[in-house]
Amino acid sequence: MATRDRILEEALSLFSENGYDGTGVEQIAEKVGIKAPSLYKHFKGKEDILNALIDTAEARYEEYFGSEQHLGRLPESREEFVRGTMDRILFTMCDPMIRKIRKFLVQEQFRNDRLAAVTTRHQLEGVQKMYTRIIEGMMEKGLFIKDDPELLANELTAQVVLLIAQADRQPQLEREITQSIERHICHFCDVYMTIQ
Amino acid sequence: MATRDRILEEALSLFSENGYDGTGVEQIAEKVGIKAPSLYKHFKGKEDILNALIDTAEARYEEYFGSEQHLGRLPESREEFVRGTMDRILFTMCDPMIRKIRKFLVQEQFRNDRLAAVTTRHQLEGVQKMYTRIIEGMMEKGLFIKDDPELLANELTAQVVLLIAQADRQPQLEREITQSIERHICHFCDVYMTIQ
DNA sequence: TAATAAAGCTAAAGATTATTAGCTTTTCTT
DNA sequence: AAGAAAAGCTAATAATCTTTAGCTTTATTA
Repeated sequence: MATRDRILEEALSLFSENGYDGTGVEQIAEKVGIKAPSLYKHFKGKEDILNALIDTAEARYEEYFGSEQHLGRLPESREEFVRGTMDRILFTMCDPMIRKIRKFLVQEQFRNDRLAAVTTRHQLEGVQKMYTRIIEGMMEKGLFIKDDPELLANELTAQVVLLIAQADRQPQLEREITQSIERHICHFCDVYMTIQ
Repeated sequence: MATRDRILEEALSLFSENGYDGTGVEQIAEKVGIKAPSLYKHFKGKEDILNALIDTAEARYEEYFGSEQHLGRLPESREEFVRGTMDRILFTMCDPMIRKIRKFLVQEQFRNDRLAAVTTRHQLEGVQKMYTRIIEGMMEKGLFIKDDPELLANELTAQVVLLIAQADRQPQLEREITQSIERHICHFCDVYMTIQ
């Protein structure tokens, strides 16, 4: 892989574990397998690496939530909806890259306005818009009771986001957290889906 | 105020703004109005200040969620419930000390297991347990429909916690966020409260 | 009031940090 | 294959950061 990408990769790993200020350029270089001054052939400085990583986070966001395609077709039953939702959650929760971006953003969200905005987009807007569309579509098909799809999407996703964040900081509780998520989703369906 | 407490006060302010690694002992000392080496008359080192702050965070938690008294009496109507809940939220959102603890914890949650546990207690367990009891009591009075009070409490609080976190990083959006919270609470009441 | 303890100060050590300068090796292009 | 560009290295600078040593001032206590 190109060195520039390797640097970003290792920087993201280290930033997500120890934070930006807790990570030295020497550490990054060592993980990449080069010496610290060589980093400066690829980036102007440490902050330049940070900004490139924010670009990465934004690109990942666009890739994941920007297009409609990854939505797939709408679920046709409660079981399909629950399974699809759980699959997405487990993927998001476990995928190493996504996990690192999440931990990185949560720690650096106060550093500047851009990081704050990207964090909100990742943590709230993306998932919420996506589920607003899914629930809206399923309402039209009569699978959900008539209500404001945006409010319902928020009810569904808020708790999931919060529990995933907990799993990030207490991975030893992952099993119980996954169960909590499943319980929450089932309860959500009990309340808002029509009986079939 | 005793210097030791002043140090903790200013350290919390700085840590909540710039993070632990982003804050120098010299900065803390300057805010307190002493020179950096004088800090060491009160604390063994920088990490000792951090640990004392975690103690503070735990103490605040106990003070706020440990006793039953701050619950007050149970709301007797939907209006009372909404008003009480909004008051609590606005207080939590705006109180400077609580805000600082929240921002501090969110940034340092990955530093060690103790910080991770304290963050979960502040962010999840405290509010959830509190609202589980409130909703449980109101269910017995017939104000809420019969359901699992813990699940309902989680539905209610998760989104609030998430939106408060957003207000912490994007304070310029506070007005809209407050409105989102209110809309969420009203919807929650629409769905789960009995008609009176 | 005299003695003691606590809390402040200056100066400095010692470690770590990000970054630059200058040189060498590797890689690419023609 | 020759020349140029890219990417690596070593050595060093300059700033910063935490912490210690030793001294002075302030506050407490007997």
